[in-house]
Amino acid sequence: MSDSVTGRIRNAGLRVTRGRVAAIETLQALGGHRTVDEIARGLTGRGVKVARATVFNVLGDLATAGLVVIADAGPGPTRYEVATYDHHHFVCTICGSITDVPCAENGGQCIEPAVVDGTVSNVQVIYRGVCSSCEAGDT
Amino acid sequence: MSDSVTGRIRNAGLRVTRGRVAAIETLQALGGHRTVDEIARGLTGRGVKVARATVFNVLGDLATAGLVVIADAGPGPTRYEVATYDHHHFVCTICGSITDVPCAENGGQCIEPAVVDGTVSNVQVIYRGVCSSCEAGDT
DNA sequence: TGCTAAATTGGACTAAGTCCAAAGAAGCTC
DNA sequence: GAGCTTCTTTGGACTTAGTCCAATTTAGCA
Ligand SMILES: [Mn+2]
Ligand SMILES: [Mn+2]
Ligand SMILES: [Zn+2]
Ligand SMILES: [Zn+2]
Repeated sequence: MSDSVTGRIRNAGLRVTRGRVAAIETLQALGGHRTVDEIARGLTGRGVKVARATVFNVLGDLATAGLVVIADAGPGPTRYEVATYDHHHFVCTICGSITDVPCAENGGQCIEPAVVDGTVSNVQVIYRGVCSSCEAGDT
Repeated sequence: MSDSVTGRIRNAGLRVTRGRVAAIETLQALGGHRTVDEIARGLTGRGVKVARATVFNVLGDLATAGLVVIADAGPGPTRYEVATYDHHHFVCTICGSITDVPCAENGGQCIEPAVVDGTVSNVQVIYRGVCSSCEAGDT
């Protein structure tokens, strides 16, 4: 039940490999919502050599295990972030920035349960608009 | 103020071209949430010859004009649908099916306004889970 | 240490989408 | 309708995102 990166990977039932440890550490260090290629570059920067296909594999595995999360923001490459608290995203349609939006702002649910023909296990919300920086006219 | 496809395109301030008219008609006829390549095949099937790059252009333009809508469902190619009433989507994580979820089920807002650093102009919700057909064990 | 299942490798491959300069068409105005 | 301007289409090359696979390496266990 370790809380270290190694421990979290093992707890998730995954083998501890160089790539998995380094991917989480790199994603953590980079912060934010990152593409596979950004993470791959981050790994290279840290002197960790892993094949591109492996970075795809590793992030897919970590996502399945719930250690990282796909921060979907519409078109473009898939973006990952380290799993933390439950939140949604605000995407600026001008500069493309992605910022976190806490899910239950005032202690309640941010969204009503929907009536669907099946069972919902996860709800993802994307707020789109113009970020304050772009509103301020920042080029 | 015509309600025909031609009229709607013109009303939107766009030039009426063969490709634009045919794209809307094809998307309408196909129904559901379609990729550019599905629409391109639909066009070919109707005997309308348009370059693939044009199908991308046309759908982008129609989306900007609000005549079609991007039905985002996570990874994979962008999917379009003809603009109708406001709704969200339920995506089956097993079979990949996408079904509509009415936005304001009981007359209210389905989602609370979020506190973001900027101005939200659009909110998109993706419900993920298992559709009833997959729950029933359909292969 | 040795074994076995799981993971990585790298290179080829596919899919999704962009870009561009040249050619064509839509919507004016007269 | 002719002429003009601007927008749109074209098709082929190109880029980006991601998958696939057979050979090799490694993690975890006994
Ligand atoms: Mn986030
Ligand atoms: Mn829909
Ligand atoms: Zn912005
Ligand atoms: Zn299903």
